[in-house]
Amino acid sequence: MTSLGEGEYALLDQSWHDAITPDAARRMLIAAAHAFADKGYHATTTRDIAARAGMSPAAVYIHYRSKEDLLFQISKVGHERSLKVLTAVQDPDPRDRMAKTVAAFARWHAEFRTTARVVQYELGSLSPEHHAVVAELRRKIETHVRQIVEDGVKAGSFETPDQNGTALAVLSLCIDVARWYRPDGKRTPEDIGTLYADLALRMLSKSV
Amino acid sequence: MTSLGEGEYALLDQSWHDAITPDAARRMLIAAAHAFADKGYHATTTRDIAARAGMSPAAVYIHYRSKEDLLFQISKVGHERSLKVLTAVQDPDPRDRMAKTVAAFARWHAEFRTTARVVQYELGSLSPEHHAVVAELRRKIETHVRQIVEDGVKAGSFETPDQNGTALAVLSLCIDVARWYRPDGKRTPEDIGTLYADLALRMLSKSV
DNA sequence: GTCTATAGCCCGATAGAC
DNA sequence: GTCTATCGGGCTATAGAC
Repeated sequence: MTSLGEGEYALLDQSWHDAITPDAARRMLIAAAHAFADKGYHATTTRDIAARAGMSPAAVYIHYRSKEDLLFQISKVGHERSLKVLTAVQDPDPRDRMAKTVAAFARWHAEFRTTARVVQYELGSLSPEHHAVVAELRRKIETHVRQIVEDGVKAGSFETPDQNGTALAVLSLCIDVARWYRPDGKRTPEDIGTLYADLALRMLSKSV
Repeated sequence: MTSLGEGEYALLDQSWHDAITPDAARRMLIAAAHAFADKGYHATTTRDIAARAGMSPAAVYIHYRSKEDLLFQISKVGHERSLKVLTAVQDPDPRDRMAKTVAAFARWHAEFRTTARVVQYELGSLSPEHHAVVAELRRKIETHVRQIVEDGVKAGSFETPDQNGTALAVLSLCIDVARWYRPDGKRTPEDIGTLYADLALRMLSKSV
């Protein structure tokens, strides 16, 4: 017995399928991701996680060294996926590249809100060694968005008084979707992506 | 002995001075706000709070019913202050009103990052009754920003395909400052306010 | 109003049977 | 690989002296 509907499990199972095996380890990780996203890492007990995965508390330690190791796996794979969402966009035009990138990144933070919340809000619960690993991934994400802004300014497509500040703001806007998005709200993840792509282009527009 | 410099205490003491008395209660609350902002509510122990305030663990319960009550006081006063920052802005021109409002709200989330982090990221740790109180304050904050957008569109100053969505994005942008801002970074709270006011106006600009 | 001491509970992690 | 049982420790909150 679990506290999730079959649909939700199926969706998440799909998204973690290639990253985590065997099956029991993946079930445990998905249970942990939901618990961490719902209540936060420190408010979640290993008993919560085990109960959600339909196993005994001791089963956690068959596949993971510790509760923190479980957090690290979620955070690492989550960061890798969100980075891949960015780098998958390939478009020669800076405006189109920015629009597609922002749409995809904002959409990801809504669609995979559970993982995104753990990725964005539980960094401080990682061990120093594990934090260093995801910090490197975060640096790549920031650099990637800065580069798109820089390319657009050089190509004459964008105009801004502060390139890095605006790149930071665009990233920040997308990331914060994980905080406020609710699956039962009016806007779909795709709606949010479309709106945010427009807003990002306005933020970098040449005419104000 | 505390883990904060005198300057930091003086600043925060100033900001909580009229809201919380007596002195020991205020010291405890400031210690709790810093601990909650640094490590999160659930990772913070009453021993942490007491140690930061330079008192014994039992002293927490002289002025507060529970650890959660301490969180509620911080969250309630913090929400009230951030709402006041918004409503203090009075300007007849919609563009100027929006610019000043965003500058002040973004700046507040940087300048009072400690309180802001508790306000924005510990809602889920409040009891249902206490959560309802701050939820009402949050509704007022959202409504206030929506109203400025609506006024600007009616006056012909703003143009947007989605009024509520853009109002939400502007709020979200300001709130997320509490997540990424570091006092030792390059940008001052005032810099951030200035940049964000410009970005908000671009997001609502008539010419794209 | 503040302290020391501790009750009572729950946590993360492990031992050992199957 | 999964279970039941449990250890050792840290947690919130309270009792009672001063």
